[in-house]
Amino acid sequence: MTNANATLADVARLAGVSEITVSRVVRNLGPISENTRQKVNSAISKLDYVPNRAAGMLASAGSNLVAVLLPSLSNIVFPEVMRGIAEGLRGTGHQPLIGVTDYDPLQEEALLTSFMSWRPVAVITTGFEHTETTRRMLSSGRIRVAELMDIDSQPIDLAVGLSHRSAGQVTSRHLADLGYRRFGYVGHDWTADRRARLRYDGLVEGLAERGLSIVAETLNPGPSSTEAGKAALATLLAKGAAPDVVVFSNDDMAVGGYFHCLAAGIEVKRDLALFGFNGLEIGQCMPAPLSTLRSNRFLIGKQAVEVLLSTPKRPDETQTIDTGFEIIVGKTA
Amino acid sequence: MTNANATLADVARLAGVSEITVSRVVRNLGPISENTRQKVNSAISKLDYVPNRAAGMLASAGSNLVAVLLPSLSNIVFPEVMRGIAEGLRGTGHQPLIGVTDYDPLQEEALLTSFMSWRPVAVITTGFEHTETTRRMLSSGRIRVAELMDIDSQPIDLAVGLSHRSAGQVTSRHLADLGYRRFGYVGHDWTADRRARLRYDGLVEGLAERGLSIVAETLNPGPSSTEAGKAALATLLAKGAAPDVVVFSNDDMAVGGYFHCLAAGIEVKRDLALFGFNGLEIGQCMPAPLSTLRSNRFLIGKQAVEVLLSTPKRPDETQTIDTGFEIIVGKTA
DNA sequence: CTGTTAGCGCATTCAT
DNA sequence: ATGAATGCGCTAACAG
Repeated sequence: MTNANATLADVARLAGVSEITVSRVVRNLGPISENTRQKVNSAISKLDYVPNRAAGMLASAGSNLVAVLLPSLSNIVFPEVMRGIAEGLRGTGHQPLIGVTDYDPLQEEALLTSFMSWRPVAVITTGFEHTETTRRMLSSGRIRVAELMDIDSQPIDLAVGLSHRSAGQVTSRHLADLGYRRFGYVGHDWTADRRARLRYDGLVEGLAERGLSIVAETLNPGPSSTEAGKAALATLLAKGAAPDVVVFSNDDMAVGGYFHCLAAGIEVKRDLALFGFNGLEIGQCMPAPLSTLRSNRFLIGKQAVEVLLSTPKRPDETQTIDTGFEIIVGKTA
Repeated sequence: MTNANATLADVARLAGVSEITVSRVVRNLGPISENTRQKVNSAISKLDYVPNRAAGMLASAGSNLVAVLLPSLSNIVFPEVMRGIAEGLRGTGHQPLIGVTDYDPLQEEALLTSFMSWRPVAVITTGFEHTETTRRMLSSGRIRVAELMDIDSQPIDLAVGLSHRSAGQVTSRHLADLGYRRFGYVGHDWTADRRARLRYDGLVEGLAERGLSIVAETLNPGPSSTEAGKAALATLLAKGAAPDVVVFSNDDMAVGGYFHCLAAGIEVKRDLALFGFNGLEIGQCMPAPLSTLRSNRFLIGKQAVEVLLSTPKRPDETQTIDTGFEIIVGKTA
């Protein structure tokens, strides 16, 4: 209360001890007599002392910061990854420095530049698409780097996620096994979301194995959303290709597709089957639970942090962790 | 490339100038000859120099950090507020330090304690419910503080949001005007989400004005979710009070309620009307767009930042900004 | 337009 | 179990 910006020295003076002793009490380090500890603690609360991390960091040449670069917060998938990261960080004394790139590598570079000046112990980002500068910043140091969501390329240091190409393949095999033959595809902007593109590629490959192919597709410009999925399915069906199943770029889009079917009087599965990606809660609440693939977003974030913090210095070998996916059978396909 | 941790001194040496000159070039401060600027910049890129913000902050006694405390990231409402905050911060050179409290005042206190050691220029948090310690930390300094979402109490410094009590009142008047008489209520855990409680109180008050009251209610323990809304509506209807309209604690819950109606063969609006709160995208995509109240989440975040940064020192008077709400008529009530 | 001098608040030696 | 001296990397306040 007395002083909004008391320093170690102030506390030391009031407690009648040296600064370093206060520092030790604060950090719970080394042997301190019960007596001094009490004097110090009482001085601390009397002065409302709050340590200055900037000074601490400068003196010890080490931060407790983890830089986190997320493409978006609007897509619920990333908050879930973030929850996993927060869970991994809990109790370690580390703090996340969060930035949102809007799927833009230049934004990512700008944020990273700014974050690097805080000397984070690790950087967590998304995917493998970075600017040259970003790549240099990430590669040059011995700082640990995790690239999340995707494991279809070679990481700088650590990749944690799932194979989206393989997810696409599994989707087509699963649906082909169920007897579907006329595949439609409804997606969103690929240039921003490269993983959606990988799933599409896998889907096409899986179909080719069975001698099948996509009979009609609609790509909605802009990001994925329920509205986009609804509109795009309407557009697709208007083309007249009469698919018996439509694969969506993700669950948000698929839920929109489901709404279109409800509104248009299309009986889902009998008239038209729907398949998504992610396994979001909302899809599983629908009167007909969405058939989809579950990605383990929380786990991706959590695992990444655990690996990063368990080995503070970057190993010579890169590492890839596959968090996998599972088919959710549902009732829409 | 050469050195992952070059300092100002290294750059100065290589460029053949003094440290302060480098510092000025980096910060774009004061008049610098084109010649020196070039020498310095070339040295910087040769060394891959990255400024050390901790040192800068210590020397200048000022950070560019804004502490942001959000209750949750799972509820899409808060990422939207965060987008508003990010938008307000854009181009100002400020960075958010984001923490998630899980609606827990003790978590909030712990995060704030930790954040305060970074000497943020402002703190943005949610609601008026804080621990004594939190309140002391927030009040004592001359640091600016915004409390978001709610304006039904007296803020420490600045409140930005809407009156949830009034939102509840408007809801009951609107529905009463539409002719509804038997009101049901489906909600989620109030102890965590005090604003949902305020809306409920307002709802009851608005009903009382017309001599009406709630005929049946179900509170689902735990946070709001589509699943919770679905389950709770089923429970409510099983009670047999036969409401003609059900007000939900928010849109997530209401969408769940809508799904229950679809699955149970209840024709929405004719058999049972539904009303939400927030105006989320998903609700407006449904075959029958959800009748609800729109809150302006993005604006809340953006406005808060703008006011906070426009007046760096806390004014003597507290200030409250009402971002309002509007009725979305929809087709479910 | 550029440089010199002095810290910012703390933690790491090495003593005692 | 405690303390003294020193410097982390940078910037403010003055010079020139």
